[in-house]
Amino acid sequence: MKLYNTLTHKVEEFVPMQQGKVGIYSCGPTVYSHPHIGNFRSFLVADLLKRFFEFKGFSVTHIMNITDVGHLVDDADEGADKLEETARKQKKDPLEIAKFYTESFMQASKLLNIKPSDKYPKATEHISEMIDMVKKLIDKGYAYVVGHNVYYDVMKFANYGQLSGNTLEDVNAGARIEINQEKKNPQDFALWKHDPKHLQQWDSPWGRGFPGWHIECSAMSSKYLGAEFDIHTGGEDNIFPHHECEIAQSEAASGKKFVHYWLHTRFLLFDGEKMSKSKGNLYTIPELIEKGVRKNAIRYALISSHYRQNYNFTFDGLKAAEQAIDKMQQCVLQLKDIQKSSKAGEICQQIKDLSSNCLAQFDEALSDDLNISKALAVCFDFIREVNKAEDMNLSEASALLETISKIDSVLGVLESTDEEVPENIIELAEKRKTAKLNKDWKTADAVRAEISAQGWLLEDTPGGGYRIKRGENT
RNA sequence: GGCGGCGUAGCCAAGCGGCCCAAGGCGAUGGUUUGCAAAACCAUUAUUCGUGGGUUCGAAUCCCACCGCCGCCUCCA
Repeated sequence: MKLYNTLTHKVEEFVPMQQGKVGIYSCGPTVYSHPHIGNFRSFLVADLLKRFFEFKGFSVTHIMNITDVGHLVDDADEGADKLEETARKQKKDPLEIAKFYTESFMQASKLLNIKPSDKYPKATEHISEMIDMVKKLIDKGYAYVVGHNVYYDVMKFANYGQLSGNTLEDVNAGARIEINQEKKNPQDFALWKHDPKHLQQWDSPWGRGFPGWHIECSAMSSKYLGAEFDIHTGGEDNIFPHHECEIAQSEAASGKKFVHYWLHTRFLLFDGEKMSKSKGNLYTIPELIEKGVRKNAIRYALISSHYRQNYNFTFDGLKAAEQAIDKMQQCVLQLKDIQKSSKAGEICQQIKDLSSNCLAQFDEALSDDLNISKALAVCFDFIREVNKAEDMNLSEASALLETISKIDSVLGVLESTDEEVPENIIELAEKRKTAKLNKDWKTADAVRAEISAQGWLLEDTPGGGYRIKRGENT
């Protein structure tokens, strides 16, 4: 398994800390608004990674934080917290806001078939762990107190800038922030902030206040995965300053290496443009579904291109994704038909080879830094071969279905095909069958149109049978 | 200004020194099949990889220059 490590700027062989196990920490949502498709690309990459590790037989511990405090709206560590701003606008308690949007996030995650993390720790529930870490950093001389504020002294951490490639001087040169006179260096960042206007406040050794933005991930990751762990994921925007600061905090506090592999997902574009509130292209999952987009097509689209590549999200792309999924789904339907109509028997060598080659190549593709395009190509080559195979018995069909199921345990795009076909649709289908036997084509076509109007698609199968599935005849 | 990425067919996208007259998906066209469809299958759809040089026996792949696009540099996945 090879992964691109942002820390070393190289594709590296993944070596787990413990044989057969992998710990993954993913930067989750900040719950002050509905998460949008951009957020979900990053979460889906984490999901794909995790599912693939499981496919390979790893035991995965996956932690995704919920940030319900601490992100400042404007520069210079001043001003309102985003959560607080929403809370003030909606005249609600910040925790109420957080709860509402956490629920929104969970629902959308479910729609996208994202496997739940082992734990979704919330920042507000880990204040004491953060305070402990800040204390430790002060004790070790990496942090200093000014009044009721605590800052991290970046000059003390030699590797600061290792992840992002930023040097302290460069950060300084490009800085858009106003110099905070309290800090020893402009690049120093807050570990604990004092602001009487803030709605969310906790007691600390430095007075009432709230934690800095970066400390939560350091504190929570070490609590649930240990001070040193395998993989940390996030969006590319997290590289600097968030993850850079996490490294500085965690490594200074523990004296250990923090994260072995850093994975960053590149931003999504929408119709070739950056997504932003002002452009109005920050679609949420429910919004897309309301527009008639199928949820598994959203998932497919978002995972179907490489995570280190900007993916241009378009409605045409979603259409293509739907078609691609239908192609897979159709193959499953045909195999299920064979299961129903044939008897068990020997599995011929050709089918065995087809399955094992497919799984091996699929594994190989994703093992190469999650080369999803290659992996999908393997799937479609496999499907073509399956569709070409003739005279299959039940055992062979089952074996091939098993293979598809293994693949979809990673992709997660196939829908259950077990939806009950309504009685009246079956009656219509039977009516058409009779009409066809009588060569009454007019009636047959009319009935098929009627079935289509009700949202079902009737397909004839060889030998006079039929198959009913969701969809419409065009 | 600093750091980083990208430019491959109508669209999406893999390939990163010879297996490439370049995978796969979507779309399109023709064919097989079908009462007609749908689905499936077959064939065609880039002799060429932003442009110009160079290295090499050999380059989409390495180097240089240029053009264009994008991201990050304390709000952001």
